[in-house]
Amino acid sequence: MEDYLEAVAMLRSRGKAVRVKEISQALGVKMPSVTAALRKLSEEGLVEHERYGRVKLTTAGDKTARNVFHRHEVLRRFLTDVLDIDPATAREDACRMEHSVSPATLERFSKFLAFVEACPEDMPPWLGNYQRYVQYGELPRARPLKPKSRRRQR
Amino acid sequence: MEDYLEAVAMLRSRGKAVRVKEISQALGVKMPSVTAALRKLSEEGLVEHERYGRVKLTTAGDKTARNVFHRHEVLRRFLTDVLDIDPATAREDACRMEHSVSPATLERFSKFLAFVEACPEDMPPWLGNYQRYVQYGELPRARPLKPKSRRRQR
DNA sequence: TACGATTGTTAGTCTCACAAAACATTCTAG
DNA sequence: CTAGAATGTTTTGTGAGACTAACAATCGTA
Repeated sequence: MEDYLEAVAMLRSRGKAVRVKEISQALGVKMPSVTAALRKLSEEGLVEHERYGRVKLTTAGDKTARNVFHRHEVLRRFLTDVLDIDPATAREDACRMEHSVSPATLERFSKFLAFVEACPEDMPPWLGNYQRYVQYGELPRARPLKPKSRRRQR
Repeated sequence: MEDYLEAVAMLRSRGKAVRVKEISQALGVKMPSVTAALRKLSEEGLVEHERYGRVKLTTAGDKTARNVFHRHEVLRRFLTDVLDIDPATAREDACRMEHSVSPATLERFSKFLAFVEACPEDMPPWLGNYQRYVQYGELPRARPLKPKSRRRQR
């Protein structure tokens, strides 16, 4: 259901007319599924939708949609900016993950992102090292002689 | 379904007798759900289960279970070791996320984890900075004067 | 303005995952 | 060895979410 809300908000923000067909294409489902979803969301007071008409978010619906969108964006940006995942995959994964990540964990993803992006220069050096590792497989400054020491969490 | 497989593997590895009731408790579902799941997994050739009897993984089932467990562990350790999330939350979230993360993305989580754990000493300094940020809200070496410069992804 | 194309809705069905209740089997303690 | 107790299964029902086919409304254009 949240995906439907998010799609409505997304289409509206793009200036597209928010029609059943647009939503169905955006989400890759058939139109009857959209109609059913809109009826449910309408009963919950999150959207307004009159038969054969346009779709509008209520105030409450807009708030929920913003929340979902925020979750999506935090995850998507974490995947692209930190893990260096290609944009298409990141969007798809974020779309699924946004429903399985608890608020507490989302908060940490968000914090990590803020931490990375607060870094003084273009990119924290260690993140560059990570991305080199992904590309070339070289673990930076590894010490092959000293057997790996187990870390301890605070 | 994968959760059921994983639960079977987990119970077995703990030496517990793998019974319907154990599985149901491990997953927080009722026994009929377990019976139904076992019937389906049995049809797929992943478990062996005779009525009123014990549950065993087939070779194929064991392989799948290992795979699921691996996904779970990568995510769980990422959440605890990198994002510094408490173990209980991390386990729950990993359990849900393991079904929404694509193989490509899991690979990156895994790489990031390996990168962190390959670090020479106990913990990479920047990770300590992040965790301090989570705890005390201090962004290290931020430069408030210079407006944030956008990073560019390779 | 009226017909065909597009868009939208309804009705009916499917799958999946779960649960409650009733029934069946196995275990265990007298 | 037998009566509960514990465990397991079947039946039946729910709800979410999707689909197809058939029907309805609206739009665009000749």
